[in-house]
Amino acid sequence: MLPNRCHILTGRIYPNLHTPKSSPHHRSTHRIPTTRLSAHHSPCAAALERYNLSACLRGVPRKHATRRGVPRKHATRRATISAPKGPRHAAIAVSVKPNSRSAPLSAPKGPRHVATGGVAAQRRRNPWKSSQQNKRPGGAQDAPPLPLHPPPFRYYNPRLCRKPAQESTPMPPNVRSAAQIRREFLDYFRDRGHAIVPASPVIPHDDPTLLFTNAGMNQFKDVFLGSGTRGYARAADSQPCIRAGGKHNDLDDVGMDTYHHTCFEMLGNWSFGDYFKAEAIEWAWELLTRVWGLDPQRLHATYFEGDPAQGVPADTEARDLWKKIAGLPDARIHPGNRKDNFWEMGETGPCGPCSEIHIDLTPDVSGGKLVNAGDARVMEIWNLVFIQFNRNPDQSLTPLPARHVDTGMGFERICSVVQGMDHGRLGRFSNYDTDVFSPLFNALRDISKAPAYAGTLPDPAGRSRAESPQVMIDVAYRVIADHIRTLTFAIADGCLPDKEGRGYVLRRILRRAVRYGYQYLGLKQPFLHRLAPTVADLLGDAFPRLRENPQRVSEALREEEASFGRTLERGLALFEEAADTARREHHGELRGADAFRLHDTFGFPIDLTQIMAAEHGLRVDIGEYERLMEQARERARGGGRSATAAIDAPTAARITAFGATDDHWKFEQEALTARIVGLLRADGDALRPLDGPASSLSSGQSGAIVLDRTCFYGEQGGQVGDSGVIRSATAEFRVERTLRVSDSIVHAGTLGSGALRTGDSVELSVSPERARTRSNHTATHLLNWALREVLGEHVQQKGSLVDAQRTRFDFSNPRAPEPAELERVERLCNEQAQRGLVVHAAEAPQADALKINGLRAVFGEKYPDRVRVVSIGPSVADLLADPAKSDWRGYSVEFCGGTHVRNTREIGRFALVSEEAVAKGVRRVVGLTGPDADRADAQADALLAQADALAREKAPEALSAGLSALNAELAGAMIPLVRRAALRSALESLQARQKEQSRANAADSLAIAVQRVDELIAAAERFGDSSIVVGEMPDLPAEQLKHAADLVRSRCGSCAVLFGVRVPAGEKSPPKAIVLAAVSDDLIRRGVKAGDLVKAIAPLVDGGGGGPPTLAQAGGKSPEKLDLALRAGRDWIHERLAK
RNA sequence: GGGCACGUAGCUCAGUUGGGAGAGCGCCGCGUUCGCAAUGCGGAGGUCGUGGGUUCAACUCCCAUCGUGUCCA
Repeated sequence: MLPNRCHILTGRIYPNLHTPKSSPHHRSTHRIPTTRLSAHHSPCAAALERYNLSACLRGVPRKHATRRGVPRKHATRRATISAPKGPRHAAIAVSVKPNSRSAPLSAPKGPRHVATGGVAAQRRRNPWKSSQQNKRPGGAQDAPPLPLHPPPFRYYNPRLCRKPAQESTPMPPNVRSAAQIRREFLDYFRDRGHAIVPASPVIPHDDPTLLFTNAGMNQFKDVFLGSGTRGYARAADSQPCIRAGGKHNDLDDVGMDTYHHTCFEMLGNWSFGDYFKAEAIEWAWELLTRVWGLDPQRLHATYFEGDPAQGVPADTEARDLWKKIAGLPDARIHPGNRKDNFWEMGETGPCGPCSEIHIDLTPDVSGGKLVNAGDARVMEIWNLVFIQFNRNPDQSLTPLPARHVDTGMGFERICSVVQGMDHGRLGRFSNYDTDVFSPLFNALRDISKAPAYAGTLPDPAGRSRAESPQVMIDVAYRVIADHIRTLTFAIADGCLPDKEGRGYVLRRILRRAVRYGYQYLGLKQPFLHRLAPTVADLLGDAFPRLRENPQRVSEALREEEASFGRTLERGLALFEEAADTARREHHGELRGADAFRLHDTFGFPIDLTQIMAAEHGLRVDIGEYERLMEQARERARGGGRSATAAIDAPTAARITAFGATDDHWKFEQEALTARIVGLLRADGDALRPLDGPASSLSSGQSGAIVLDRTCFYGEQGGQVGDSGVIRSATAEFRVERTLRVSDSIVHAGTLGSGALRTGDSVELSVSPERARTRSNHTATHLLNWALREVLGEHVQQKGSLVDAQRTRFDFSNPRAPEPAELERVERLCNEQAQRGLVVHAAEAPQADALKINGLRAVFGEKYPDRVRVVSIGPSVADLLADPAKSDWRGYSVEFCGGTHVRNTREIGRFALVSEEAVAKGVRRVVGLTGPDADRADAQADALLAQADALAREKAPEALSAGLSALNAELAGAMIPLVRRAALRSALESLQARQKEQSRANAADSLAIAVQRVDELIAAAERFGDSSIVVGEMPDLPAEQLKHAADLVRSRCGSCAVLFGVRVPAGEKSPPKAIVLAAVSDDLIRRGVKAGDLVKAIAPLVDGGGGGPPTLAQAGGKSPEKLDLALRAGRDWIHERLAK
């Protein structure tokens, strides 16, 4: 791990005048690292010389030298810099290492460590590895004996120069491109009567059971299930699939080998009740052997061997067809078990045997034994599924009347086979060697300037072992190329990185990619968004939707990268520390607490931490991590509990049993007559039902009432429940909260007087606060509409809270809105309010209402079949009559069950008073309406007036005090955001003035101090060559006193200084004494230490103090004894000097 | 709603038993140079987010608050 504090030899970067003009370096990089070292740092120089680097020592500037007791002329030779973290880190890094990712030149603290500077430097080159792992033969630790003089400069080392970026090798003319292979597949099946269908999105928006589209057949699921039909019986396509998270999770393997991907294309052809096994086999065989020309000798087929226990026969039909059609000998037709060769969609439903085609890539075609053995040399290329049964709930199978074919062939694999063959490198040509990936590698290399992809692989046996730099670079290439494909497809299909569900998978994928780039390719700035266009170029012809909005994809990536980048560095530092601890104290196991903290505070997904740990040869204590995670969840739940009503399940059941409350009155009426159907009493925080028909609530008791009907609004949809009063002839019940328990409305509160019993008839009266709530709720709708108007379509409601005081609205937005944007939002809301729009509300069938252009519904919310539509402006009938009309976007239309004003004019003024982040990608704004907004304005006026008054204030103390007060007031004030900015700038100019004043004051007091110092020096006592300067100083800030003491030291050379100050009583503070001592170095060596001095005399003024030998300070509460103390101090100095 | 991390010079960041606010880059001036780059010397720039408290003494410890990030609900 990096030492917190170390000596660093910072390389200054020189342009290299000695580089030949022809060198690729000359143009592309004018940065050649050079190091110049002073002779006594030559150990380090020797180490650096290995890299033909030189560096220039930057050191302590001389101006600070004397202070630290360093003779001025030696000052520059010791540089103390803390381990840098920022971009500077990166800037220096470039200088160090041929393929360098990071790391400044550094040596641990202390001169004797300088000799190991080379080790440190080398180690820092890859801060991801422990020093052990980073050592390599012939490393700097074995540096030769040191030369007496610095080695001659060498500006440039050919070994370190990168070769010019190579143009991607053009494909030999006889090699088929990926695009061609895809086209040939589709053409082949088009010629055989297949409809070529567009691929479905990789995000299955309408299938919540599926995280991502993970097979070509996903879009035909309904056909196989019999619930859907298509206008064709044969189809073929190429379907991008994502396998990450969920059942098929290849995420962890990506990059480690050449064939796992989170994103791949699946070529497929289908028969829906049309052709069956014979055609499927024939065409597959023909395409592979005739069209693509694969060697038939290398192809093997498998068929289902049967499972008597499950009552499934062997698929001898397929076996015989392989013999007949392909002429395969028995030796190359292999029976397979249920796992490999029987396909089922789910627990029940369509299923059937499948038959796979494998290719033997061994050089001598000897791989027959390796079919289905998990050996990369013999791999499956095509799976033909024959859907002919239905699995019934009792596990029995019934033959299907319509039999289907579903095939899938991995596009990247077949490309590697075909292109490998064309290149004459069959079996040695991986998925990543194809032109599916090579353009991405080239783009990545252009961006990163990293060494080229070399195709090396980590040792499969030792996943938890540190690998060589090139291996990790290659892993990074593969991971990034794979992940950017996934991310581009997913984002283009409308899924954004997020904190849950699919979005969270994407976020994890992105963070993995970023981290690999950061650590192994030196990509410290967002880079993925620059790769997205390459993906679109590569695949846009086959998947046009990648071309639809490439800016949006890039922008989403960039935002997400940038936000992760901010925490990445801090997180990496913490990880380093944790890894160190793990090695030292926990037998190579990273503490769960550290893993949790990385996740919790820095947003490092656990799988990322695990990978990083593995790279360090460490494990993660996952059990403890889970435990802590659970604890955190527990805590968070506990925190939220008080906000929700404590109604447990049994109580809720009882409430429901009282029957549904008819509450349609809530929209129109504030008063109503009703009958009590149930009572509950409060039991601590919880509500408990009162039993029996004779149950009653008595005076002073808290509880709740359930009525047959009500005009109270039960808390729902972000709007708080109403408060108010329920009266009977004899009793009065104050309703504090109104809750909703399924269809029952629960009026919770306290009985003020009398008694209530079930069956009583009561009068309801809703608190007039309701009007404010209505106003705020309508304003919320306007706000929701205006935010989308101003910020864009991506604004989604993420929650809201409307009560009588304010409207609080959470919405998705990647960054904080600009002040100008907020101002526009506020203005739009006010304009709509002033237009006096009528607020319409009506129920409508959900399906019809959803068609309304510009309608807002909360994403993920479940709405009933009939929904209440609240429209501000046009009537709901008009909306439904012509739902697609573009005008509707100019109005707020929402699904909403809440209460609203009749006309927007009732809202009055609307003001946004705050804007903040509440979670990643979610902002929260708070707005006020009507009188509350006016009050906010008034408060802003008042504060501005105060600021004006302060601006005229002349007295420095008053200005400073007033400024503090105003600042504090502004922080807590609820005033319109727009005006807050104005206030801030007013305060800033005041602050600037105050600064000016205090600077003037400081200059004044320094002048006073200087004068007094002159007097004291004149009166100083001589003791040998030394002066003893003792005396009282005027009441100056402590800082000025210290400067004064310094002044004495610089004037007198060898001296001991002792100042005393009487501080008069302040407003709140009693009078006090200060003593301050300063001693020159030579006298310190003679035992006169400032700290000791003030410690000795502080008790004399009834105080205490201390400090370092050069300068110390003490205080006491008896200024009248100061003379005594100064005399004692003088004696003390004499005593010491006399020794 | 509940946690955690961060806030120090224009920028990026150091600053541990509490004892004179620092570095790099950038900026300004002077020197070296035909000039540029580079380099040497000097300089300006800080209410240590804000407000309270503890202390002789607070960037440092405590409390509150604001801002940013992040996780959970």
